[in-house]
Amino acid sequence: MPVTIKDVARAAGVSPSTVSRALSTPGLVQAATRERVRRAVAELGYHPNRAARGLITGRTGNIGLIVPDLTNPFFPGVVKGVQERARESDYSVFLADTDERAPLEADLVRALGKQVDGIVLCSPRMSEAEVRSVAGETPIVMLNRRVGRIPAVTIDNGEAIRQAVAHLVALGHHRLGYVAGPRVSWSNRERLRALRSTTAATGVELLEVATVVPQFSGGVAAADLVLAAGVTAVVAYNDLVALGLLNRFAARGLAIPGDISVLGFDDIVFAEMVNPALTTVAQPKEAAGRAGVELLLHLMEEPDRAGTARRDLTAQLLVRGSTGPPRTA
Amino acid sequence: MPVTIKDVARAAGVSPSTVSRALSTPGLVQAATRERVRRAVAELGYHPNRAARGLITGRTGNIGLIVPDLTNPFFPGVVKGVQERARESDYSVFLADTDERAPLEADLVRALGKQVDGIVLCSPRMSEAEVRSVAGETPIVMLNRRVGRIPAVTIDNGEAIRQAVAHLVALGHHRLGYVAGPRVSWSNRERLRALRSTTAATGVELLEVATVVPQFSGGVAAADLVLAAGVTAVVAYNDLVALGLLNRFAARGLAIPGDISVLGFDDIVFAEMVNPALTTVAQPKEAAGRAGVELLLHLMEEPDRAGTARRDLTAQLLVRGSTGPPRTA
DNA sequence: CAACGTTCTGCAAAGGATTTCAGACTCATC
DNA sequence: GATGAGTCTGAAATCCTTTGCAGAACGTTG
Repeated sequence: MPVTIKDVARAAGVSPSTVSRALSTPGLVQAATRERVRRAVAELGYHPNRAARGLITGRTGNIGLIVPDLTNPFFPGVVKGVQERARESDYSVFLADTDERAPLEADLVRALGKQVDGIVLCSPRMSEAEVRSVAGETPIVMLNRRVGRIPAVTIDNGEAIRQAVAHLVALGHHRLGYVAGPRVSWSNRERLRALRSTTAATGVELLEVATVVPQFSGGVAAADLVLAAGVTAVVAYNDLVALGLLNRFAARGLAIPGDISVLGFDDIVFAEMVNPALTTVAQPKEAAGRAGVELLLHLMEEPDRAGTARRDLTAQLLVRGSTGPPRTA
Repeated sequence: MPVTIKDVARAAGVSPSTVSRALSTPGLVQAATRERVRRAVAELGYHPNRAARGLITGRTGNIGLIVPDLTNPFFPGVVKGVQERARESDYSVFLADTDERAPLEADLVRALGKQVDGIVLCSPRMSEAEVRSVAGETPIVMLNRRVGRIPAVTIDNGEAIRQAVAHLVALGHHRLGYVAGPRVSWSNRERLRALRSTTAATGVELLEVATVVPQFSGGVAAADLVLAAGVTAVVAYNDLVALGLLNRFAARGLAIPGDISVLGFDDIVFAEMVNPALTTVAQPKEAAGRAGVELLLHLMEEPDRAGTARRDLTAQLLVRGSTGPPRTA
């Protein structure tokens, strides 16, 4: 029932080999023949059987994408970027969600590895040793993390953080709080580092108030600690945490930004849906996804030479309503 | 380099045929032999080559999932449900996002159709004719829509809406507004129908205030119309719209729920992150995803008999802070 | 006109698993 | 002890495409 290469060959009056070549190595077949084949293909609606092709070429035409939690609004943007870029190169995307269960990650990578030509591993929670191990088995590109010489796309928050601190200082803040994300998070470490150096350089005080799960509930939990710390502005690990802070602050009757300014990371869609809208460091999510696929494509083509491939994207501060001058200023 | 069925056969001292049977039809091979094969498989770390298997069985072991927009927080929940259930039956999931471009849907289904055994089509925007057409080519299960006898998972909002209206009436509301979603949306029509019949039965007034895009901006745009309509409570097509309403209401200085009560649909994660938290009709998103895969599995096994397969899940009203007695009550 | 070089096409093998069919073997029964 | 049924196993064909190799056709040149 399905139309095979033989059907096309018969219709075009050539051999299957020629059809195959006309499609994948057009240069090797005469223009006239090529055209006949093209017509037959179009007429019969032929599409090469992926399994058969994969069997002989050893490639699947698929890439895998692993994210920690799709309901975290940071990730859908990345997924979209990955999809788009993959489609442009005729790859399909297998998506897997680890549900934040770090121990599952490595297994998932290994399982997926057999069905794809390469994997984009997004914000992996597994240990460095595990990362190295799986990267040795399958072409892997990481997003939001660096381990050794494994190709990776990261987002450089340094400049954005300098802008953010400058913004807060300009508003008149002198004591900043930071509500940290998971200690194992590469992004968290980077952000903290940039904050430390920038505040030190600017001469403002930085209090590391708490370390929480990178979710709404984490922000809620940290809010009272932030208030007790007596800071006039607080930077949260990500927007979810920032929203949790805002929520609890509102519940305690504080005015934002009058009583306290709040600044997040990621620019998730909801950052501008709250009131006041959240000032945040926007991450180029789709661009990161696209870049990840690009690195992966290189890596799959030249597995040897691509070990050093890196891409560092720049984040951008978006000033909205949740930051303002402190009341005392 | 990769370990094939022959390697296992050699290690176990049997023929490839026996290995194949030991794995896929264990009943057909003697217990002792089966055990030897099992051991060899484990020892060599053998995994059947999917392409080779697919070539002969004609099946891929993959299913496709198409959603209109992954950044709409309704869908990630569905995706998770689909993934989970698929994994349980050893299927992998191809995800595609149409970016709300309706004309793209049919093409995407057809392209994906060749690489999967079946497709879960989530809230499709395409025409009925197109739906029927693609469903004739590939096993398809729809989510959130019904077309003819095509297997579908829907969510019955009727009972939840009765509860919602009863809730608002009990609070003392007599004039309700509805901010509608896209007219072509099956869910919108269902919700509107249920609202009409329920309000009629309860004797309260229903005003269909506006029809908007099912997004935050739609809610923002509709807010002033709602106020002008002079209702004391408003039901929104979905949570995004409801959040848009809340946002604009807050900007205009209204107290929620004192000045106006707001009720949404979906129970997206952010419904409980706003202040006050949004009263909403919770959709069993993951369950819907799971059910979709189950229907699809049936459909793929018995393409003939499954034409009537349907699943209707029940939604549930979650009362939170955005609904309360009207100020005049 | 013959020899040679190019360019294009076809044959056949290969890739790994499943499955039909037939053969081997065991066991029980007559 | 031979025949029959019943249970397991193996050989070989098959799925569809790609690709190395060899041959055919054509044009060019001596």
